[in-house]
Amino acid sequence: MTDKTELNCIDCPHHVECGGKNIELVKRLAEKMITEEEAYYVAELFKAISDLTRVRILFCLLGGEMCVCDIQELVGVTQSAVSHQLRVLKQAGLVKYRREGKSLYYSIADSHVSTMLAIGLEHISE
Amino acid sequence: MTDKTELNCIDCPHHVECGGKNIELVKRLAEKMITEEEAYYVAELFKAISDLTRVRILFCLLGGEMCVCDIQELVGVTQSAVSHQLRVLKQAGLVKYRREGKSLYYSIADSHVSTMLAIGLEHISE
DNA sequence: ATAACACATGAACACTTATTCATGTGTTCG
DNA sequence: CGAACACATGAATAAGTGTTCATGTGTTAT
Repeated sequence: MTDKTELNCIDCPHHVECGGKNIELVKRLAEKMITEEEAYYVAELFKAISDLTRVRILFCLLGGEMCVCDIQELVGVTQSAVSHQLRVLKQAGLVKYRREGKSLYYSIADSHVSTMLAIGLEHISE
Repeated sequence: MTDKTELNCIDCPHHVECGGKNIELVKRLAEKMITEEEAYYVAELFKAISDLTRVRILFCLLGGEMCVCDIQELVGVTQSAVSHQLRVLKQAGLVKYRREGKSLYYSIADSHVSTMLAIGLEHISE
């Protein structure tokens, strides 16, 4: 029995049909493939940066911490919308905040975020 | 007229109410704020990595180029679903492909993608 | 204590999106 | 040419998402 026939099971006959060049690669990767759970969390992370309003909020905060009403003014949406989106960003670990009096000052959570935004901006301008 | 009163227009009285500490910052940022168009494209880029299936596809391809049926097997979804998602990834400039006979071999488009995935994975494991 | 302010949150709606099913397209082989 | 294969694509449906509106919560000032 060769490796080919091992993988050429009922469920995946195509690997012999198409030459099966990648069988070894597929076997190797199948073992150290990212887990469903990890993939889920990565997807959730990027999902948090996948909305126009949230991207604009994040780029605001790259300039420094600011309160909700400042973000509201810079982004130009309602206070409620900003709050809802800040919640998403907070849950994704992209922003943090501190209270000062009546205001909450939001800021970028860590350097990962800045880096990802920078790479994203770089990627689209090619 | 001070800068404060300039910004303390009918539309944004809150800047005086809450102390207006950030008025200078907001003014500066308002000028070099990311454009709506740029933000939109950045959002679209990350949106392409914001789905569980697409994330798994991308991590597959980190191991090297492979054909659709290999991806199908590793990710464990239908061929149609893989094709649809590959289309999204292609349009976002995250993957490319070459034809070899009947098969199409997909691969990561550039190093930006690998970097973003690496940072993403790093971010969620904290 | 009461009012005003800064912000959060729940519900509802319009809109988007991922999968499935069926079918179409391009390629190779006999 | 025609059949089989590898993959793409259009339509439909179910599930998810962002905004708005109304209201709730926590803080400060009078």
